[in-house]
Amino acid sequence: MLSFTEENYLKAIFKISEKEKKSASTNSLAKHLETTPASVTDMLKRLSEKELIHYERYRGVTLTTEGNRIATSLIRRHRLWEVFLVDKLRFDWEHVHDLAEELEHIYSEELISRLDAFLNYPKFDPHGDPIPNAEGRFTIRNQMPLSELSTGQTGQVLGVKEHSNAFLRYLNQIRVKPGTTIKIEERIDFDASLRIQVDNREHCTISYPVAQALMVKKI
Amino acid sequence: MLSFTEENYLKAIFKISEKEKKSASTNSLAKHLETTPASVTDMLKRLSEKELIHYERYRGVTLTTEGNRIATSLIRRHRLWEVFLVDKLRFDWEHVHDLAEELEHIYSEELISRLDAFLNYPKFDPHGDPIPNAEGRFTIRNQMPLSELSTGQTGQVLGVKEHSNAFLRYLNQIRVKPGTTIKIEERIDFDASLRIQVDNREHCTISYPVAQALMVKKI
DNA sequence: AATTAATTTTAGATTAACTTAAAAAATATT
DNA sequence: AATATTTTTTAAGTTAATCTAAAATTAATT
Repeated sequence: MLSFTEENYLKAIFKISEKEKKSASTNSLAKHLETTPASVTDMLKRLSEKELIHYERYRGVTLTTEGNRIATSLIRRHRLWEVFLVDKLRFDWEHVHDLAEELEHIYSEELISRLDAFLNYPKFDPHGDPIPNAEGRFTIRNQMPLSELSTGQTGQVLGVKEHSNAFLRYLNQIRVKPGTTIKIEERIDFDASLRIQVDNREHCTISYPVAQALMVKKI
Repeated sequence: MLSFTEENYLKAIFKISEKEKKSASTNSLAKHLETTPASVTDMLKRLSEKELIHYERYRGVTLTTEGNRIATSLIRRHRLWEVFLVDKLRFDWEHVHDLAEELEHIYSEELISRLDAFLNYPKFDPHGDPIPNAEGRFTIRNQMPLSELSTGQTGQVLGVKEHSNAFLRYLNQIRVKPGTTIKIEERIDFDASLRIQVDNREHCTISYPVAQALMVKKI
């Protein structure tokens, strides 16, 4: 049985290696986990001892098969709980992360498989991130940043690549969420911002970084 | 913010004082929490420091107003999660205690009030124990052990006073749960066991301790 | 290549929660 | 009341997870 802390390290290693497509460094882990590099080194030794990570001094870490299995299971639990909180308890999507962060540590195959069934085996969480199935497999979808659509094209929002409260609240404001359709009406040369139409109704202008964080499929 | 351990101590003190109607002793706490008396003394000092308990060396402990508030909130959370697990996730009642024991430690007013609403403000958990409301008030019901009914009388099961897996599984077997009606058909003088009829259908014989653990209302 | 800067690790301490063993206090028994 | 028993506390030490500060290693820059 792993401690909360150990589980959080595995998840952090998974996320960092996924994002940067290479082994996670001590410093990046320290930043991600809001702790000191010394503490990270300490913990890496322990996780290495337990054969959950491949660790060589000064060389960064990657997950072993077992470490990867555990990290994936944590992500599965996290995202299922997020679906529960949004779909069943009617939380706003910007408020579910911290709660799911706690709920995910409750380990019980039975609990998670029943929750999964109760939620009707969702494949994606409220932010559009894929929920690994019980075997750890993620559903892949064809998606691209809204910023890559051409003027005149329409996309349907599948998810977001940025999870900060500020960003999610902004999307609530302009009434954009997974499922929403967005048509690119005009591109402003000066700063690459976009004039868009939301769900065939409202019009508004969004900055380029916003368009980069919105993942869509062309329709 | 209290640790899991501290919260478990408060709950244990609450339960022991409730049951034995006096201050909880170091030994009873050690037994209840499956630890040593020395560890208990250690923790009592810390909780006393935080003004959550009234503690005098060699004299046992009681909860302060604040300690009582926290313990009651934990019981509320525990019992609401049990309702969720049984009513929504379709767990058997003998399997929910340990999971609720973990879920209860997730602190969020918002989470609990939404869960409460989602479950339709239940007043009792799957074992028939009252769920304190947000203000900490328990609903009181008129109830008595089945063993106190006279021969010929009928009662409706409201809950159980014994929560062991073995007992709950036995009740499943004889198809008794909250809501079930039981008619006393005969009392066996030799060992005070009872011949009963369940839900106007099956007949069976139960021992006196079983009849003591079944709480009913006369109908 | 040598120096500087950044990153990572070690060393040494701290804290919460726990343990065992021995001492102290309270309670029960003769 | 004195003694024995039980209960509780203290003392001393352990372990996981953290920290700060200093040392070691690697990477970057001149």
